[in-house]
Amino acid sequence: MTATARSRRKTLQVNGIEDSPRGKVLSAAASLFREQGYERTTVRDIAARVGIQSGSLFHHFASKEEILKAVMIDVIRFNTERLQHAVAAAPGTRAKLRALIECELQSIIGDTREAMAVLVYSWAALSPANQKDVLGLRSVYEQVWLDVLTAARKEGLIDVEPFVLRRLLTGAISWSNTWYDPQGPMSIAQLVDTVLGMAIRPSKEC
Amino acid sequence: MTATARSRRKTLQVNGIEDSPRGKVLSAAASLFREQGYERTTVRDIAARVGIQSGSLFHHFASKEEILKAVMIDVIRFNTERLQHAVAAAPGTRAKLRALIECELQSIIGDTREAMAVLVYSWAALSPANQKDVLGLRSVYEQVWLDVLTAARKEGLIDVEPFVLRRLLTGAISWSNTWYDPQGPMSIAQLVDTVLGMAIRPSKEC
Amino acid sequence: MTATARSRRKTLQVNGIEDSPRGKVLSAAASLFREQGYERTTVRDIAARVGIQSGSLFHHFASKEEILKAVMIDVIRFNTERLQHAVAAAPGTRAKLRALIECELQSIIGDTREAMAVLVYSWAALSPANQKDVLGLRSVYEQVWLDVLTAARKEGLIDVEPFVLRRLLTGAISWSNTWYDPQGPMSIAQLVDTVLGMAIRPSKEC
Amino acid sequence: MTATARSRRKTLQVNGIEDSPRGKVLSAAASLFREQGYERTTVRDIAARVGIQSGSLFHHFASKEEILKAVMIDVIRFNTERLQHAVAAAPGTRAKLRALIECELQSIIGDTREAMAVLVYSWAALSPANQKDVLGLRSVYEQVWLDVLTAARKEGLIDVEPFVLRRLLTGAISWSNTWYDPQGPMSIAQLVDTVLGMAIRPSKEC
DNA sequence: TATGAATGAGCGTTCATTCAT
DNA sequence: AATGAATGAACGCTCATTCAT
Repeated sequence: MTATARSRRKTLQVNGIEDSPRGKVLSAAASLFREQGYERTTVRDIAARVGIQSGSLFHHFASKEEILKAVMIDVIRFNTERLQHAVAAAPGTRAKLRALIECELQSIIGDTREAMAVLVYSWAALSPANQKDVLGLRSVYEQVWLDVLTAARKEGLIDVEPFVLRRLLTGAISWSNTWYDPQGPMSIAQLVDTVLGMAIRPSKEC
Repeated sequence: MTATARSRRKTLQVNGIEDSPRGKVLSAAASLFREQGYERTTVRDIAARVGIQSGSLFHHFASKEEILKAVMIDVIRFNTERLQHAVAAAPGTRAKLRALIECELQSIIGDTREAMAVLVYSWAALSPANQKDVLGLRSVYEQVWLDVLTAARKEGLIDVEPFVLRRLLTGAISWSNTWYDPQGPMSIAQLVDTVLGMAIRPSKEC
Repeated sequence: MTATARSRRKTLQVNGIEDSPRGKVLSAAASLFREQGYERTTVRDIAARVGIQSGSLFHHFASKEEILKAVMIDVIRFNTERLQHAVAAAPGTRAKLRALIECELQSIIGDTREAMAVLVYSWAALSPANQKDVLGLRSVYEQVWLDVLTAARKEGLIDVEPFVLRRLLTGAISWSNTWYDPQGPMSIAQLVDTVLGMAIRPSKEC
Repeated sequence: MTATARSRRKTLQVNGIEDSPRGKVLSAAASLFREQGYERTTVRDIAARVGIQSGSLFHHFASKEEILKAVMIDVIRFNTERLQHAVAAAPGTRAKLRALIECELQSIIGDTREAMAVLVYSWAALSPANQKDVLGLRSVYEQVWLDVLTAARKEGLIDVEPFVLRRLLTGAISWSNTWYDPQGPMSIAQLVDTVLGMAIRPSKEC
């Protein structure tokens, strides 16, 4: 399998187009959790959307919460890999920073939009033990950001402490999932530039 | 009643110190909804924290959802009033913009922290009709922001379209409620300045 | 309240004639557990027999297993008290031994018949922690037996080790609940004498 | 096949050492039913212990209840045969009575311990029709007891009505499965003698 | 107002059984 | 024979809401 094929498979998987039973369930669950919230979504809702009986879900997942966890883990894994590839391919710190913002916006308002919304808004539904597991994966993703931001600061590209800047950007970017309309007048590229403009040190732009 | 007294009452109310039954319920509910989420909080939880029986709640509120709605409306009303006063008192557009950021950060990580978290994270639990009602109040609050940002753009203080900038700032600020630690090394004033630095046009700082 | 009245109340309670909600549930549960076994009895079965909805059961008992435990504890408490009174009232060791057998047969095939069957046949349905609790009460009951049997042996009335004799009698007596018919030709008094004859040292009868 | 070989096969079968699929299932089921009870044992439990999938069980038995019935029938058949042989081999009524007790204790606390416990404690799980079938076989076993007891009474060896004595002994013996410890201080032979002592007419012992 | 027993619809989950492969 | 995904009815339990007191 080529890297491209592997990547495509994963893209499809988080979008639920993959037709394995597991993939179908995850895709249906991500949509429903996004639309209604985790608690307001019943396992019967998920099963109905997949076209099976509710009891059959439990051949694939031990519990409703395991479905939630799997949605989260899949989307983190997929986006971490995409982020790493994009950063590796970008020449120079400024380009890497732009790649981070673009990748994250892509994940929030593009192909993994539903699962990312679940990650943010249904976080409290996970048990502490599962939160810890997911956080472990999430920290790999965050480290990619932190490494680039730290380099950017050394180079004088940004003048805000990396940890704080990362948090502010996380909020700004993740919130876009509540208002950004792909059909609207603003392109993703424009949004990326706007966010990049907020992050980068003013003097560097003069 | 003086403006100060009225303001104090409201402050206390959203913080739950007010000892009217209604105030106690709202305060308990805001804390619990914040801690556990709306669906995972039972009316018995709320009643227990107030010190009454669950059936008694329904003498004050018609339904659990009405409690949620009241928490949201109260916190929006209170913060809108505070925002309006702060903006009115600030001399000049730049000071007004700083006042907006400071007020909103204050509401997110300060006195109305719990209710604001409910507003963001339990939004989907409201019925569409109730969402519309709350949104009506919210738009008053947003108009204060938009008016200042529009003036700021005319003055060349910012160079991002006000609507877009507002959304990005909304995300950046509201997310702080997940990470900002009042006991930590960063003061609120520092955070205000950092956010202001992200908003204001680079060239204006040179 | 006189001792008689107190005793009557308890008799009624284990028989479920008492009309407190708790008493009704316990009585219905004991009958159903006896008839169908604990696992084959649903909470809906119990509720239907009491004339309430299944959800209402959980105002009185935290779980189905708590109902089972309460049935067991109530019947042990009641029978322990009856046993203690009967032994105290009996003059001499031989009479005490007869009283023990009579009391236990009474509990097995008489007024507490259903609950005693539950105690024996649904024992494995209790969690280990609950088994321990019930066993603690049961040991008080058993000690009454052991004290009398030990005295009987000292006096040469029996010649089997008390612990072993107790176990054999427990089996012989408790099994009667599967075959003894109060409407049949054999009176309880005759059965008591028969069992007593099995327990007492042959030479003492010559 | 010699009588010895046939006997060995059956012994092994009820102990589950036989390696036909049917024998393995029966052995696993007897252990599990004994440990957890019939209802708390799932067909997946049984299949897992045998090392097959749960669906495969249904190639050997039409239903879970058929497995239970087969465990009971096998153990009754085996013990009836053993009882008959032992009685036939014993010289005189007193020896025959001792053989009955010894055989039954052996079945309860020895080689067929698990299946015998199932017979007693999971009886209520059988449908009435199946209970009738099993009872038909059981009556053959009981007749062996009754014949000897009737002869013993004619000879003045016992003075309790055979039917009643049989029930009392059934209980005393079957209960031993809850307390008798083969590693403990009491040998099976001693227990046999103790039970025999309870059964036999006092005067006959003087 | 406050209580608390009761409701009843609905939840996540279990599990014996079926059947196409 | 064996597999294992799927079924579907039923389970124990939850909880917002009602209402007689």
